[in-house]
Amino acid sequence: MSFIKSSSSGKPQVQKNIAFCTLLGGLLPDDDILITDLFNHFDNKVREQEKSISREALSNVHGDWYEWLLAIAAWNYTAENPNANLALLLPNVIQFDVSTLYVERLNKLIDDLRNKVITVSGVQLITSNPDFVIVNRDLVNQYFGNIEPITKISTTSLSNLETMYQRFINKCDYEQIEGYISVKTSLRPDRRLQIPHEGSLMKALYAHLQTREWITNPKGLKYYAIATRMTPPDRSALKTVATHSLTTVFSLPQAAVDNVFEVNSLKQAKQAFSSILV
Amino acid sequence: MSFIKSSSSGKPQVQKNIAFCTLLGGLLPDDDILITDLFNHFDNKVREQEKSISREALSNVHGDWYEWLLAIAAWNYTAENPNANLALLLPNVIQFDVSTLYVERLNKLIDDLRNKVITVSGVQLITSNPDFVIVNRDLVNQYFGNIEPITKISTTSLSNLETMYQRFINKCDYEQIEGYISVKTSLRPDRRLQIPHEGSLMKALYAHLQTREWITNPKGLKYYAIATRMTPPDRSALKTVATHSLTTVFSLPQAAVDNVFEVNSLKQAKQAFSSILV
DNA sequence: CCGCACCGGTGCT
DNA sequence: TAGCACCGGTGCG
Repeated sequence: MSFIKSSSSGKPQVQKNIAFCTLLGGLLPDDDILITDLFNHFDNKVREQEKSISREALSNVHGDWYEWLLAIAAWNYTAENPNANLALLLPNVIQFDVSTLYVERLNKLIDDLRNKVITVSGVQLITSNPDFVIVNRDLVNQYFGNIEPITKISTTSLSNLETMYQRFINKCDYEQIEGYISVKTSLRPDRRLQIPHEGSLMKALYAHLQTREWITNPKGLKYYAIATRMTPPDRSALKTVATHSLTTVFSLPQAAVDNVFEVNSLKQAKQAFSSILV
Repeated sequence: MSFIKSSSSGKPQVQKNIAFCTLLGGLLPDDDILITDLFNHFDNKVREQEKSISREALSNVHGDWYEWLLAIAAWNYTAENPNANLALLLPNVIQFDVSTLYVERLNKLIDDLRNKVITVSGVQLITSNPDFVIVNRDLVNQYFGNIEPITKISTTSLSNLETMYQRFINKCDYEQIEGYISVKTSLRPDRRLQIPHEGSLMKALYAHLQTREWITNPKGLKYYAIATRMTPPDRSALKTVATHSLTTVFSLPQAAVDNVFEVNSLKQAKQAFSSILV
């Protein structure tokens, strides 16, 4: 099946989801297959169909492909482990404001803060949406029946994964959003800093809720990063301090990113999720 | 003169500095020339010499070209305005630790903080180096004689600009580093967030020095961003809060980036620097 | 059509 | 050699 379509301007365009399902043949790759090898192979197939596809188009596509593979791996891990939390894909920040996952009481506190800082100082609270939110399993059990593993990969199953978060809008109490995950196929010294920014801001908001709700010993919001390759400098940079914790007298300095994982196969994905989803 | 050389692996490579000087003919472009147009034109010239040069290579090159144009514009602005501060190019974080610009007393306080957070929490204080540091004019006057405008652009003048910061190592007291500037030819919603991260971290360090030195009304560290194009969402995202200021009781929420400028010509550069360099 | 968030190939030290 | 910091062309809602 063809996964190249003509855009409105007539330029050939890769349809990510159709390409993904077609090239995988509807099945998950073997546990030990290197994801980087897999994507290289897929790139060749894409260019066999349409050689004018640019490297940047493939970059764009790899991002979603990697997120989808991990989304399926996470889902299946949760399906197989009754106590595991659930990691859900999130859309971009224009389409969805993550803080609306919280129950209205908390959501309103974040709104208050947003309004306060903009009025008082003309300042914003902006970051890109994290790739995944981790939702507590007890909450998941309230809103899903049995979680069935995904074995057939189709555009419908992808679309399900991508809209699943909607079931949790206004449903999460303070400790029911366990954390977030940022996912990148590759890192660069500049690009990787987007992750601590995101982690810092989400944790500062969490700290704000803590203060407003007079919570004394919160379990903490977790922030994770996953990439097909993690060098020591990558790990080090991601462990940068969440700056709000530097000036908060009550608490120890806290990392913007709690833990990082090199995931270049589904086997490594399982290992990572066994740590991330508890 | 040729500005393409063969790398060790035999691949043709653009020599940024030689290309820049050659293509400019050693002279600054007219005040109203659009920098994006200029670079487009230069790209064509580069590819006339060597058509295998990749788009990513040109991306890399544009970054330094833009920084150099602005470095010259900033230098000349300071040369022509006796009260203006000076903006100096900085090398990357491996080559130079920005905090060593501070006098040893302050530098040591930052070192202490670094050691404390790593020992106590295993956490780092990492960001990429800002593109420019802004040094107070009084200090500049101590270490330079008359500042002469740059009119001839050569590899030597570029190299001078790039090493000028060395004169200020261990020379800056608390209020003599006025701020930093981050410079990008173009932004993306993900890439632009590197800037608030950098701004946040530098401001948190400044706040730490303030606390340790018992300074009551500091004038504040400024962080600026410059790009050839700034959309409203860009401006908004860059005005994100420096997270440490959210949880500091004493102070108002503070933006990670104080002001942003669209600079796509030397004329606009002058306007920007007339605001940035006071 | 714009905004989001994607990332891989660089010149240089 | 590896690490830094560069950015422009995307698929999609």
